[in-house]
Amino acid sequence: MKNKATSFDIAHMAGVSQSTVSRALSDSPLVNKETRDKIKQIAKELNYKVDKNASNLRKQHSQTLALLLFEDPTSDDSLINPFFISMLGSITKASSAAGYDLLVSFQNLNDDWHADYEDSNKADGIILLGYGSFTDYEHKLYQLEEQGTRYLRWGAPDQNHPGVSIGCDNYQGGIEVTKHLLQVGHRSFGFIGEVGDAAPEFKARFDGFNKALDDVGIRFDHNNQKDAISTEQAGFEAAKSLLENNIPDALVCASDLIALGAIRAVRSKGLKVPKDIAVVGYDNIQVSEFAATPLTTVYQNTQLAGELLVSNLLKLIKQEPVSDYLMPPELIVRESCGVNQPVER
Amino acid sequence: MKNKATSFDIAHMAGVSQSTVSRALSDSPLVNKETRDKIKQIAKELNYKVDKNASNLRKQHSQTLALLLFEDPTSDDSLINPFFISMLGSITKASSAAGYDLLVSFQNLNDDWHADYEDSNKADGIILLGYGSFTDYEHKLYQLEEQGTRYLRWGAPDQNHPGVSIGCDNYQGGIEVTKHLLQVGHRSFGFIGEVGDAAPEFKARFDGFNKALDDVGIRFDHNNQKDAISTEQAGFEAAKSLLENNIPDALVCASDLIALGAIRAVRSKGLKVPKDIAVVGYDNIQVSEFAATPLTTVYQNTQLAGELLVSNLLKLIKQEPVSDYLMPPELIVRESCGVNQPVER
DNA sequence: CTGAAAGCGCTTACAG
DNA sequence: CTGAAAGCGCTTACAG
Repeated sequence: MKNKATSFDIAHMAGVSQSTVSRALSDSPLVNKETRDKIKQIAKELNYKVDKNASNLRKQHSQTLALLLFEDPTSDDSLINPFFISMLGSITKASSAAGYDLLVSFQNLNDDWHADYEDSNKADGIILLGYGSFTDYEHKLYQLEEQGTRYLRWGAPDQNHPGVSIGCDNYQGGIEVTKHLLQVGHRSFGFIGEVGDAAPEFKARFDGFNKALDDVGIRFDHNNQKDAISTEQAGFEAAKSLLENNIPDALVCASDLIALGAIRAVRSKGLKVPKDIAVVGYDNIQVSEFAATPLTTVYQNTQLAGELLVSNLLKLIKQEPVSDYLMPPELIVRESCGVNQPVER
Repeated sequence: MKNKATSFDIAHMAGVSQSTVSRALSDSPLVNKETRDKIKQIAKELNYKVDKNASNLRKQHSQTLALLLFEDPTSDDSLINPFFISMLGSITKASSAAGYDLLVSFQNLNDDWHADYEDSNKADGIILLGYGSFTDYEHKLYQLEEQGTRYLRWGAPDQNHPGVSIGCDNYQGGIEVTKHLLQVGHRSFGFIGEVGDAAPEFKARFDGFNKALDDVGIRFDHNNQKDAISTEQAGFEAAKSLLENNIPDALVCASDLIALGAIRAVRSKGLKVPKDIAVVGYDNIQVSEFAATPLTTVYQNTQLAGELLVSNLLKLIKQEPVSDYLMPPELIVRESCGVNQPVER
């Protein structure tokens, strides 16, 4: 059935050498315009496509990028953090625009890092995307480093860790939501989300949160911070435990998914959002807009992020210098912070 | 910097021939256990990885699958239908479990089908995923067919179109939501979603909807069906135009995204869901659970779908016979149909 | 502008 | 059980 044409077949039909075919097909100015057109014509008729494996082998690069997505293990596979999905989309777009294919792999943090894309020449570079316990994969970063792998990380740039990072300014984002809550009149706060070294993004948001409170002379009681990984369920449980001891004016959540869970926890106490407690999230995932109570949140420009990630990885591959980059966050005000008019329902 | 070891380097160090190295690394029983272990040991120390390009070229297959995702062009890139995302996740998992890498590409229906993965030997087979105007890409299917490409389509099996399809029984799903609405006591209906040949999934849902009404002797006035592609905005507009002439008991929507827009339209009329009008969707996307009014919808088992898609494509690649498959749908009842107790808020 | 030739790094008959 | 050799289909110096 499938009997794919090779460059030799075309050479034969065009009455030229195989080298000439190869040149013509890559638009080499070396070959005569007429011959070139003729060759292209034949190639088209035969539905000829350059064999990537052969071409990559010869050229020693693959024209493909690999995206490694890792997350805290969750029971439900379909619950991939929607923020990453959005990133996935923009990275796919950006790499295709740059003429690269994209290999996608979901990695469980517990797994061995078996997908040695770059080592096996399947990809020219790797993009690392994921929340989760940083400490769990930190050593893998060193391993990549040691192997000379070209890779880029989405997340908070950090002096203590290897590699280049592109991320959103989580510290600033934390400041901005909190400031807004303050302006609206809230005075006592809870923070939901883990803030250890394992989750630098969340920690930065928390630091920003604290900074904003400090600036107006409010001292945050750290008993009002509860750890939660970025799932609705974790948010629900953490918020629930927090609310047992104390009912603050507002709950600042480290992610939208957490905020959704927190809202559920508030409701389960018979309280209302935002009337009794304001809740804010982070990420501006799609649900945040359509949720029971539309979420005030912080938007990270995923479009731009994808482009930045790809263009910088490409630079890295070309051995050009690349440095960390921090994108500015953008506050999005909706109902859940208690300032907008609640929708009639 | 990067000076990757080859099988020759290892052969040299182990004092054997390169062929033996290759055999040992692929666990060939032909090579002596001790030699094999020694070779593996050295390979590990050198962080050697088989060059995929060379190996694929030689073996004439790539051990990778390609996923082509296409959608109606929408202005916002981040608005990928969440249902597909879920499919993306399960397909990635399934193909990695089968030892295949996954190449992902978003295709705009307007684009040329430039990503000739299989033709260029980058992938052994292709999975086609997308809603959208079927007629727009139908000819491309014939093209794939003609080229002998191994591909599988997610969607409604259809006698008139080429290729094998794996899909969910949309007809049955349409019957089930509608039956449920009938049981709850609704008697007059609107249907939002395009139902032409261009959208066979939606059409099947619509046909099921009609069947369920027929069965209880209700005649559906086709003026109460309004076209909409699968976006919140389209749903909003279609529902709005429908409600101008007529306020039915219930709105059956061809997708959750459409249903979300329909709910917004109902609200904009000053009416309430489900009190004044019930609204149901289709897909069970994540938002449907957390939406202002949790959506009654139809669940398509994406986990299973991903596995089915991958395993059947693999069969196709192995030249084994494959046939269309229809998964059973699953009704999920939440508030929006007006049967559950509204959550206290 | 074109061709003959080498070689990318493997896998796998073929021969022993 | 092991090795020498061919060859997968290209790209690109090298020579003309």
